[in-house]
Amino acid sequence: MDEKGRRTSNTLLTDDEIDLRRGPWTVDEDLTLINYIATHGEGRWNTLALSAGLKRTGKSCRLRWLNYLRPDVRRGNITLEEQLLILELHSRWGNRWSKIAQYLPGRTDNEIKNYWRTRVQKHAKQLKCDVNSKQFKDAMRYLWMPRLVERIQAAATASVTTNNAYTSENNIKNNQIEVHNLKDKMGLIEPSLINNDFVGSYVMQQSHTPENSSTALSSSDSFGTQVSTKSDLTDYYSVPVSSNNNNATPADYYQPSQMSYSNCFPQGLDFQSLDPWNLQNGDSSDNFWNVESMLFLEQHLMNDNM
DNA sequence: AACACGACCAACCGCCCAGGT
DNA sequence: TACCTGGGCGGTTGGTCGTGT
Repeated sequence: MDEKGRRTSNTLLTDDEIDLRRGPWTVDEDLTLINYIATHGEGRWNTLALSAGLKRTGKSCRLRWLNYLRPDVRRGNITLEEQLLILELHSRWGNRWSKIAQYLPGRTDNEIKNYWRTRVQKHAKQLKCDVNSKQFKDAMRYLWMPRLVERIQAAATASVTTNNAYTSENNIKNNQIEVHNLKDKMGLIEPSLINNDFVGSYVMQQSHTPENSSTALSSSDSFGTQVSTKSDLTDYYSVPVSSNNNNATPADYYQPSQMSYSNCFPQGLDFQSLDPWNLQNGDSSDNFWNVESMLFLEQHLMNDNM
């Protein structure tokens, strides 16, 4: 049954005849719906709408309840961990928003869908490649997702820094703990879905603490909407990736501009054009590459080509 | 201050499927 | 078995708000 009519016992009524309301819900409507469901429970939405005296379609009531009024709906920014989960699960299931939402407690399919469309697809558009293309998926999997893990770890490290209660050694330990915590969170997913490539590939040496990185503590868009400057990044990459400078190796002094990974991508992908942090707007705040992620990327893609 | 633009998100739309009759 | 209905899903739209000019 569509929105144009509602069939009762044996009469087809139009929207006009039953004066259906549309658009934003009022507080009174919300309270009516909440109270009715508290008393009678969910389900039979069309009947519910009529019985509750709401001049809404059953669909509208269901949507309002599931996406907004339900007590366990979680609101606020999508966290870094949630972003990582969304990217991973979408790479496996595609636009199965409700299925993805099952693994993000309190998040609705609508919210995840909105996140994907506003954040992820935006970047695909900026990169002038299709969001479903292999190139874009590779960029997500081998560039963005590892970076998200780094930021999750960095955020945890920063919180420790705030408490002024760590040493370099403890820092490394804390990062390891965070990785394990992340694995635990991934444990929400059936084990077969999280293979070694997923979490294992992100378990990189993350003992550094980019002190000038405001992104580490943010839970908002991790792809390039946050404010930073190129000079920040230059400074960032001019120091060893490892915070333990005594043990720094030449490989720790990674200089993004000196490396070309265009050959690593199959199908002649122009890597520069795919670099989400090399956009025309100059927003490169998400340029969090490190040596091991690059090596992993290279190795993985070479394996793909074998 | 006013306008334009983009980001975000709640809500709607239309299709599909499962279950009941 | 065909039809009807409710419910679920992914896609789309439009309003609101923040930001830049």
